[in-house]
Amino acid sequence: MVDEERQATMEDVARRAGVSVSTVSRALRGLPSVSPHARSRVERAARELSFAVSRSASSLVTGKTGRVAVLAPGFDNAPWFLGTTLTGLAQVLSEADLDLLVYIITDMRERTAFLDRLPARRNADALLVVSFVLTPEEHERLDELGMPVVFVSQHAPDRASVYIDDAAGARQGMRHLLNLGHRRIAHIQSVGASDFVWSAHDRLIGYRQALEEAGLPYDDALVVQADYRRRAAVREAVGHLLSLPQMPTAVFAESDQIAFEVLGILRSCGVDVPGRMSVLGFDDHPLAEALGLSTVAQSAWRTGHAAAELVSSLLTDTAGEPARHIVLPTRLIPRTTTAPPPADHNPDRGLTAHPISARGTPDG
Amino acid sequence: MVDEERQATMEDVARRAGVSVSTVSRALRGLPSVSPHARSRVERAARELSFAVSRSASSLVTGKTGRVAVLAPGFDNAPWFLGTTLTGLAQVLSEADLDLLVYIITDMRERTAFLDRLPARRNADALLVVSFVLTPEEHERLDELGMPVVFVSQHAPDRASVYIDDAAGARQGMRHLLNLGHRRIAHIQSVGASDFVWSAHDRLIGYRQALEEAGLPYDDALVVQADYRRRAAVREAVGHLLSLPQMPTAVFAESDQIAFEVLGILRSCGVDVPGRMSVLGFDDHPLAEALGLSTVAQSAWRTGHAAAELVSSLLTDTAGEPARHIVLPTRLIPRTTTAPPPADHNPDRGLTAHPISARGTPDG
DNA sequence: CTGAAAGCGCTTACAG
DNA sequence: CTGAAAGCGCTTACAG
Repeated sequence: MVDEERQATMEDVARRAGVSVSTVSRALRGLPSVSPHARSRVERAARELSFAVSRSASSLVTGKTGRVAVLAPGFDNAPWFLGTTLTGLAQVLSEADLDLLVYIITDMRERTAFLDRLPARRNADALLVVSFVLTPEEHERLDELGMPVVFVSQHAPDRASVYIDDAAGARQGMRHLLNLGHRRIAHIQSVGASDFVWSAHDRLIGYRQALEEAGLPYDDALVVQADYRRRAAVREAVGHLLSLPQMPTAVFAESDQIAFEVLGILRSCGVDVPGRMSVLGFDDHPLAEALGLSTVAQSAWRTGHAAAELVSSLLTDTAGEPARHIVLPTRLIPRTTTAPPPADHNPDRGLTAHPISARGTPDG
Repeated sequence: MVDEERQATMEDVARRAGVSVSTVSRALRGLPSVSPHARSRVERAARELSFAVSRSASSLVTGKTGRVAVLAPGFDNAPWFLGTTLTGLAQVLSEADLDLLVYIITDMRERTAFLDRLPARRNADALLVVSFVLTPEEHERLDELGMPVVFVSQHAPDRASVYIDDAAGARQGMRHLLNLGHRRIAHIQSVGASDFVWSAHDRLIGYRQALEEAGLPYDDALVVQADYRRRAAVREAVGHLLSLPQMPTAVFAESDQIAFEVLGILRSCGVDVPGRMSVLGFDDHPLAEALGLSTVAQSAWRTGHAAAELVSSLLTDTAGEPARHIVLPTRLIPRTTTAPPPADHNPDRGLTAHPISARGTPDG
């Protein structure tokens, strides 16, 4: 690289603007103690040299890196969720002039390396942990980090976190199905992924609460588990439901991902959705709209957005409460995979009307 | 923050290990010129203090930041693609001990800010541009960056890039449909998104090439465009195809995203897939498997992986050819949305057999 | 194999 | 409002 191509430093800008580096530094950071004349000269020189300040140099003296680190699992999590959350984060962080450093952990080696060396420690001002299940020891390790840590899309007691109320969301979804007249509602949970375990847990709680509210018994046979990454497992779970003495009339899937699998399986064996079986998901996957999946929506973008605002507030007023919790709302989005149960499958209601005429649902 | 909680510096490690900072620096970087005794003392001290080197300080002297920046569009691109590509990138970069700095651009303000200030310039050693359409001026601007730039999931002439051969992939897909016996094959392109424009262009080229190979005429009426984010637009596009004097028997969608929309629309109006209409996608979206969508697969993960390897090789042997191109393969994945055309819709073949019996497809 | 010293490019008291 | 100087935490010749 020739000398003229060397990246401009503050000294270059200072020389060009005819001022000292101190003045350049002050002008570029917008400090008030700079004369308008000096400021405009500096700004012009900086532009002409396409000067960009070296965060390395400034962070060395300020102790602030101007960077926020994100720790996320690689494949456990749905990739769209990661992509969308990062987008939400980036928008807020760029306004706060913070850079985004991403650590995506896909295997055990990387995981121990990260927690051993804590590379974020010296290279970021805060850490966001996005849907990453930590052991208690790992949690403690992060507590020692000496910088703000925010848990995103997961609930961490006594630590700052941003998440949705999974139980409330599940209740919402269940009420929709109950209001349509369903009485035998199955629930499919995903297992195997190390993330989203709180979600699985809390969504099941919501499922049970809604049944209780409605005065319906909890039936173990209606709750099945499957590793959503193994198609055969989901197929078996659905098979279990389809071979019950009394088949459910609706399936509430723990996630859209599973709901899509269920949809595919039901279609392949000719079970009409929603005529014979309603299917409800959770998440509002980017494809849910296109495929008409009724679902309980959460917004990954808003989650990222809120997390970024939390972290940047934690970074500015260091006096703020460090363990703030932000609970984001969920919304039910009815589409075309949920409808009233078929009349002949609804014995305890004794409905004789055609399902269509039962669409006017009572309020929750 | 109390003094004991202050993050350990090399000087702390040196004191604890009873050596000089120079020796700590050398030991930690694995330089050979360190006695085994000193090395082990340093390593222990570093571990005990959970010391992490400050890249800010080291980069100031080496001129290397140890960071690779990624520039990506926020919403234009499919979020799963971003998430998966980043995961592929991260795995390779972490092995090369490079951190990942992510700039996600969602609006014009951020875009001009990025290209004006080029914040990556001083804060990363290389830039990866992921499916981001740049104007010629913006391209030139990046050329001035003075650091390696790699274009990912897009073709940039005379610049290092990693991408798939979209035209070849489209030919693959088309041959599958042709081999099944289809003669009237529609193509739906997406418009509106600023990314993937090369893809759209090249996939159309592949579509035409395959028709030519098969000796079939190109029919303008069979090629429609739609903004995949506007459901109504896709519906109209499908409506156009369904109201043609001679309806196509297959739709080759430019992306799985569109294919899913088409599937939903066809289902909603009772057009049996694949009985009446075959649908083929492109990308192998994470949900394609679950939903049985036949598609031409590309691997976002491998793209990220290859891009990271390219960039890290560019960073180590600076003498390497700077404009290397890596073309990744695509694979046809036949699933359940493609089948032979219905006999009555295939006049030029004069097939009388029932579609089912025609499933034994001729080899390509 | 090891250490003392210079210096990377900034910011920040300090003096004016 | 401005500048000279010190110093942030490292790495790298240089000398031993």
